[in-house]
Amino acid sequence: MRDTEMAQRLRAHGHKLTPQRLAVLQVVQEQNEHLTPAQVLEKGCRIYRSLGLTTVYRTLELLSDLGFVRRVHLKEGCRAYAQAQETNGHHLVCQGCHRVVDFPCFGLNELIEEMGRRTGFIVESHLLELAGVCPTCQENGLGPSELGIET
Amino acid sequence: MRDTEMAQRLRAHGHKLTPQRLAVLQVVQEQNEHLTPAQVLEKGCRIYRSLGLTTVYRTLELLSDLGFVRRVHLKEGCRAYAQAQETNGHHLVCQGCHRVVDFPCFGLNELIEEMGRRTGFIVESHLLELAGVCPTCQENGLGPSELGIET
DNA sequence: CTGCGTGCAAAAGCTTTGCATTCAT
DNA sequence: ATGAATGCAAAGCTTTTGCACGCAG
Repeated sequence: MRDTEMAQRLRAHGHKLTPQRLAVLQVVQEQNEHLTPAQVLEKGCRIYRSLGLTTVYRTLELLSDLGFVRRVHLKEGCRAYAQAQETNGHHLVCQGCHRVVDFPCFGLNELIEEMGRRTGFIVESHLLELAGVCPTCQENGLGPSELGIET
Repeated sequence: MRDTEMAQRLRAHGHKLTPQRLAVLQVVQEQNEHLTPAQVLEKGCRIYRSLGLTTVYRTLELLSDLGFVRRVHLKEGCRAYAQAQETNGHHLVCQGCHRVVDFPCFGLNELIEEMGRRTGFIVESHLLELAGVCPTCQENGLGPSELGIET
C-alpha cells in the first residue's frame, strides 16, 4: 500500500495522515503474524520513536474501520490485528508460527446464504477462522501434539 | 443435561461435582444468549448465593474444556460463553437479542478439507461465526441499520 | 480424612479517558 | 490559524494469583 492511497482514504473519511499512523500500518503489513497492540507498539517505535500505546490502540481501531487491517479473534489473543490482504472474513492461523493466511472462499458465500435461508437470519457478517499447522512448521517437526492442541 | 451426566463426565476427568459448578452450568444452558463471566455470576448468585467471580472464571474454563459450554468470540465481548448445543464449531449470533444458534454444517467440513489441501495446512480446528439478525428481531423492526451495523 | 474447590483480597494486565501540547492541513 | 491527533498519567475494567478454609468423595 502506498502512502498516497492511505492518505486519500484517510482524508476521504476526514482523518489526517500522521507518521504514527503510517508506522502502525507499516508494522502490521510487514508482518505475517497477527500482532497485539503491545507488539505493534514495540515494532512501531523502531519506525517512529515516540509512538505511544494509546495512539496504537486508537490507530488500530481506525485502520480496522477503514479496512487497512483486520482484527483477529483467537483464544491466545482476542485483540490481535493482522494485515487485511483481502476483504473477506476468512483466514487460516498457524498455531506454530502464528502466521495468518487469507484464503479465497470457494463456495463459502453460498454456504452462508443457505444458512440464512434455513434459519431465517439476515446474515450481516461472518468470521471463519481455521487454526492449524502450516507447511513450514510441519517440516520443522511441529505437529498437533507438540503444540499441545486439544480440540 | 442431567446432574448425573455432568457428575460422570467431571469424575471421569478427576473433578468434583459442586453446587457452584452446577449453578454455572445451569445458568449458561438456560440462556439463549451468550454471557460474560460477570453476567454468569449475577445469574448464578440467584441459584447459589455465595458464588464468587473467581469460581465463575475457573468453572467456565473447566466446563469449556469438557465441552459443556462454548466460548464465543465477537467484537462486543471476546470472552463470552454460550451453551454447547452441538459439538461443532459454528454458530449464528443475533446482533439484536444476542441469541446464539448452532447450525449443522452442510458441506463446511468438505470446504475446510479443501482449504487444507490447497494451502498445505493441517487444519486442527475451525471457528465459523455468522452474525446477523434473527427472525424475531426482524419482526420487531430491528434491521441492519437500526443496529448500527457497518460491515 | 485428604486434597480439590472455593471465596476473598490483592496483584497484574489490558484498555480507555482526560487533558495539555503538538502538528497536519 | 485551528481543530484533529498525540502522549502522558491516571482511571477503569477484566482476569489471574495467593492463601486459608470448607466440603465432596
